Amino acid sequence: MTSRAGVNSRNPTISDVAERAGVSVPTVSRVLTGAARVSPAKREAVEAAIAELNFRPSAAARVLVSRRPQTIAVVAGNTSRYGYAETIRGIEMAARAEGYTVMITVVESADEVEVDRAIGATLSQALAGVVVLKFDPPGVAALRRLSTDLPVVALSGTRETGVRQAVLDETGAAEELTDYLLGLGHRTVHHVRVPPSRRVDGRTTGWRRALLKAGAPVPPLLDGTWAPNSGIAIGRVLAEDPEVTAVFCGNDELAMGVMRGIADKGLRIPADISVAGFDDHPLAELWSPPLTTVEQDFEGLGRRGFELLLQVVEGSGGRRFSSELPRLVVRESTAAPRGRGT
Amino acid sequence: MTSRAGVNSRNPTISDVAERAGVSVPTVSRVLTGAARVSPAKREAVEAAIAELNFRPSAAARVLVSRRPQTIAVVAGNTSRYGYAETIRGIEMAARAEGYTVMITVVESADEVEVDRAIGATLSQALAGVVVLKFDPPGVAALRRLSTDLPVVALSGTRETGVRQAVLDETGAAEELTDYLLGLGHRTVHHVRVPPSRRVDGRTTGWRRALLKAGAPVPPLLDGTWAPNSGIAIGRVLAEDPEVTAVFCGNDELAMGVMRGIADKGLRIPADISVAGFDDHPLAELWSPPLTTVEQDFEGLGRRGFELLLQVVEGSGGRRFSSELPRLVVRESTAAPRGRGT
DNA sequence: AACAAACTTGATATCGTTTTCAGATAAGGC
DNA sequence: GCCTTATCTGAAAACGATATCAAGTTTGTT
Repeated sequence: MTSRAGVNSRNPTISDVAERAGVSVPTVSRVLTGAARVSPAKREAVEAAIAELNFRPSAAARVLVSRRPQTIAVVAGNTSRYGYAETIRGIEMAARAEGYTVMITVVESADEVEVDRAIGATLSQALAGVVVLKFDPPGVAALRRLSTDLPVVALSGTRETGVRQAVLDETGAAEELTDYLLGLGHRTVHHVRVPPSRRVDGRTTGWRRALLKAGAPVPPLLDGTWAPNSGIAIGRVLAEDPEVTAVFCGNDELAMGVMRGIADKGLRIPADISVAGFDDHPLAELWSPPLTTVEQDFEGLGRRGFELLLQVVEGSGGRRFSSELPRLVVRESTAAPRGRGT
Repeated sequence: MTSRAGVNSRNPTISDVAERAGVSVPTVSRVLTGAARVSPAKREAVEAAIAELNFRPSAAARVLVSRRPQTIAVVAGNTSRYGYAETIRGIEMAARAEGYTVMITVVESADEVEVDRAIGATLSQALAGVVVLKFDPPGVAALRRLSTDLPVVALSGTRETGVRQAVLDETGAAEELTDYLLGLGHRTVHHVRVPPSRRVDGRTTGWRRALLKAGAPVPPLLDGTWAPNSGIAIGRVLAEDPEVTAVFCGNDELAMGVMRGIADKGLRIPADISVAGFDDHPLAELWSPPLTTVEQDFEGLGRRGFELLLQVVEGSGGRRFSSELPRLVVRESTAAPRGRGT
């Protein structure tokens, strides 16, 4: 009884279904799309034929004539780092729930030629829209190269005009975190930043704003990379400077590296130096000591980004911005200063 | 001079290009595909027209008639956990280098109906093939539901017949790791496993094999989850059993949780208990103490999977398996036993 | 110079759907 | 019962590319 694909036949088409159900092709199409009414008898016959043949409409043929693509593209500079991966997951879940299919495009360099090559194949797909992770220079470059006649939503940590975007307000969160550290009694807070997406980044801006607001000295910026162990060397340097009592790192991985570098020099955290991260990585709470950080809802960012895109696609206009303030999570890696610096 | 998309025109089509270049549509197609020779004069005219109009061939129209899709789908139970994300990255990079576009499909449950719903939209795309991450029950279920007339490659940790697959030989690596721990002088090794993809999983099998080979007692299995902090409770339980001197955890995150649980009970690692993980997570080397683990080349797994798929797609038959042995990485979380158990 | 072979080129068919339009049938109003 | 309106249905066109095939043009050989 189990029906089986014909011996050597290709995938069944809508006309196979029509023939089997004894109706015309457009009638099958109407059943598929629900675009118009079909008599109950024919509808049942069509549905039976579809099931028997295990028929799936060809998305390519469908989009060609309907001009309503059900695919979106995600353009990102990276797919596997924590924040990126979670954001993509949020987009994918929201998209899948709405019947959209998701295409991934990685852009590794910010060079214009490279970017065009990376997004070329993707842009020749029929797309309903694009979500760009504007977290880094490649993301920023990709956004700039995206043609304007395609709905585009950018996801990032800093609000910016001219683009429809969903935002996790890093600036505000970094300011809050720095306020908290100053409030513990630290004279100032050092900052190790991750590679910024543009000349300025929100985490650094918020940090500086809090220092200025409090009249605290603004120490020179330290630059980490995306590799967690780049923090080790920086931690060692910081450990040797007796002025350093609190360090705010651009992300949790970097903070973990910095903590190791500090520990390598025999200093204790938080007794000698407080260290805070950013993102609330799943391992932050397991670290020793557990890491004070800022919880960012990346998955929610992805969802909000897709929803924003969908509003454009469906023509319902909608808001151009969607912003959210990450939440400070205080753990044991930060404390009031004692013994050092003060 | 900069050309601009026509005032209110849609995307340019191949016939816009043909008209502008003063040639026929098939000639433009020949320039695009390189399928046949075109005189230099016309080729130049066509290329100029393409550039001026900023023309991109429609992938949908192209695949409809050519029947050579340039898209692959990745089906996975998860996209953001370390091993998954890295594997997907490897697939994406290899695919992009070959001009293939990548579609992501997440399958959250192993339930047949759920699986079909998740992969439905994807399977109606024109696909060259599918790569399935067979790391967990949803992945296994998805693989089973994939129609056989589509090229499919499975990625996993255990070799299995009947499917074309790329493998990271977890069984062998787990055996090697357990051998190493026994070689340090531990009477036996306890194992905390991550949720297995099927009834048996490679890491557990390799662990048991090593114990039996050495004539060591096989302690009862402990079950962790994918959440790193599920290890904490397990670590506390293990700490209270004086027989426990070495623990092998199914992945690094779980090991970190277990270590915390053990530390919570006042025991030291590795002095009192040795702990080893699996995967070589980027943070494993930063952990205190740095974690002994097994380095898995997930990105390479993804690449190999895509290459295997490509061989099928291009009809060059090729091998059905591609296997690789992960590499033991000894760090400071493991040492010879002393004081306890022996 | 004549013929064959090779190379270019365009007209037309084709892929698998949805859309448009018009015809057929059924239902409703007088 | 006749005309209008509403409901279903199918024929044909359309989407934007490649594939096929035959005609036209060169080139090469004798």
